[in-house]
Amino acid sequence: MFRRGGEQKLKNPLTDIISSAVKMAASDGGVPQDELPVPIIEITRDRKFGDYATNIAMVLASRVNEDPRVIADKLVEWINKTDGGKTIHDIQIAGPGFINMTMTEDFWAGTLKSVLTEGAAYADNNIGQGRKVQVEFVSANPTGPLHVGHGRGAALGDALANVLAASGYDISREYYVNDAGNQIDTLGRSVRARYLELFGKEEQFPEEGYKGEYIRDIARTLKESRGDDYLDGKPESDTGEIAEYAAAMILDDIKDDLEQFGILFDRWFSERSLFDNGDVDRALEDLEGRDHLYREEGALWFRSMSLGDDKDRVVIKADGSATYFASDLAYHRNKFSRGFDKVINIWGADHHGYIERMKAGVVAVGKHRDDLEVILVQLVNLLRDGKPVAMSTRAGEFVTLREVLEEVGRDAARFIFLTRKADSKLDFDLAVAKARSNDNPVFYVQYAHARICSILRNAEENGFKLPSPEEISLGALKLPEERELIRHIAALPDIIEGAAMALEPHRLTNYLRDISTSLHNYYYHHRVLSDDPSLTEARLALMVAVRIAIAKGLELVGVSAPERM
RNA sequence: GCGCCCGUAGCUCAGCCGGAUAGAGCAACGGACUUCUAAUCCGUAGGUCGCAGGUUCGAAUCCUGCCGGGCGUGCCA
Repeated sequence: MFRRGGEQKLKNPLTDIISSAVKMAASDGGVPQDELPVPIIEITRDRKFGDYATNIAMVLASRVNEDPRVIADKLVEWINKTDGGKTIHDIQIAGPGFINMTMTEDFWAGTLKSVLTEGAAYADNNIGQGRKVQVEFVSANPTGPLHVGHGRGAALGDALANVLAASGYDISREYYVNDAGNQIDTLGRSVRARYLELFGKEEQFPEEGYKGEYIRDIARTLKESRGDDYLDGKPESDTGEIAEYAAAMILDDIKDDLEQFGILFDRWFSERSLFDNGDVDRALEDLEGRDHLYREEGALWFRSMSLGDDKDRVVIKADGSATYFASDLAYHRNKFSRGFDKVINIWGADHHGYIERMKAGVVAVGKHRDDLEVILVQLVNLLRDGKPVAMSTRAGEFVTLREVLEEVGRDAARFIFLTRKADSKLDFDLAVAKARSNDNPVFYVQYAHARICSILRNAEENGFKLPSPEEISLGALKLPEERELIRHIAALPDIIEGAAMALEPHRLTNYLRDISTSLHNYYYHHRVLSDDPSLTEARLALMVAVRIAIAKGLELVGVSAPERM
């Protein structure tokens, strides 16, 4: 369903024309007949190679050890016969056997018009065909505030969900709340210790406790609302109640932060609910019934090794308590029981040792290992003017997502988080993110959008009215820069499709930078509004289409498209 | 030790189901504001794609080994 690496196939008419030419040539005996490959058509990186190119002749040639150019000759012959110059204006064989094609003006006018007619939806595709996909992301434990790393995961998950939704998948965004287990217990003990301190009772602070200042804040709030209720009670039950109180409070803040970041989840899934409603027990019984579990040294083990993992994993410890993996098994079983065809988890890179056991778990509950896709997000290096910002998670001091958002704003943060593929570390320079200069890619792109809006406003003020798409005449668009802009507009559907297949939303930010460069260049060298009505009309139409493409791209990465700046 | 990821211009990184002269931003240098927003544009310079083999007509891209960096390898989360 998904293919990493990003296979790109264009959904433009060329695909059909060329595959039918391949078919014709095959039946004619000109090319090998077995299992014809789907032609890969790519946008040329240099206009001197035409608009589009395909290496299909070389692919075919390698199968029969023939000269690619001979095969290309045959294909070109068939292509000319089928198309008859309707969409392809010029076709050339070049280099080792590329077929380079330059499209007709009618073709480009047609694409531009369909963009104007369809609006932003022109860039959507339907590779998903309505299949249900869940994207689970952030899922930070409610034991402390979100930090920058979570922000990156949030930006990635949300943009990925957008891109998949634009590709015809039925998307659900989910946050898994780890509200059970040791960490929550530690949270309770940490807050309790700070609470007792407020009454002058020196309680020994837990060894692995959370040391952040926010723990003291929670303790103070607790004191305000509950007074001395927990002063003389039983540590055991008090800790439990306090933990619940603290976790709820932190989770509220997390929800606020994410909302402020523009991210809305369809569901917040509680880990505890899996224990409370018996899902964990049922999952384990199910696995046991199918011989995926065994008992050894007092613990209950999952046979993950036989399913590709390095070793077997404990699900119930010797002391009778469940490991997190036990609830994770139940959670993933639950996910698939809700009818998702595919489940995508976004995890911090330090969890990569967890992937194999989780996939083993997915197989054990009866799904395919690829029904679970895990995307690892590398760390964020927070810098200011090129120098690292001091952080120490051990002492509980770190820069929170909220602080970053307050300083640089949501648009800059989201865009910068998506400028790199998930797999590589990201330098996030606060000074650059805040700068209103061309160091900062967000403003560069947003400025391009605002500039177009400015032109459109001026056009309106001067009484220019754009006719309906069918009536617009685009014949005046003759400049190479104009062709370049249309090529960029036409590329967006393929960028989105490729990003969806490869699960790489960062392709969108690269694209936005490229099309914005073309726009700025065009803007600087040519005027849209002039005394020539037909020229103005055509150029205005072009601007509207560029605006649609940029706004669409920004929307998918979750960044606003301002009309003025 | 074993496993995974990364190593491309001075810096940060794209490109990677093999394909034409390896791209962009920043930094450097030189230019452009009487014109729809200069948060902009144009130009110059910058490369043994970590190293060594292999597969191929063709390798930054695939395979093997090595070097360097990160992470993982808990009855922790």
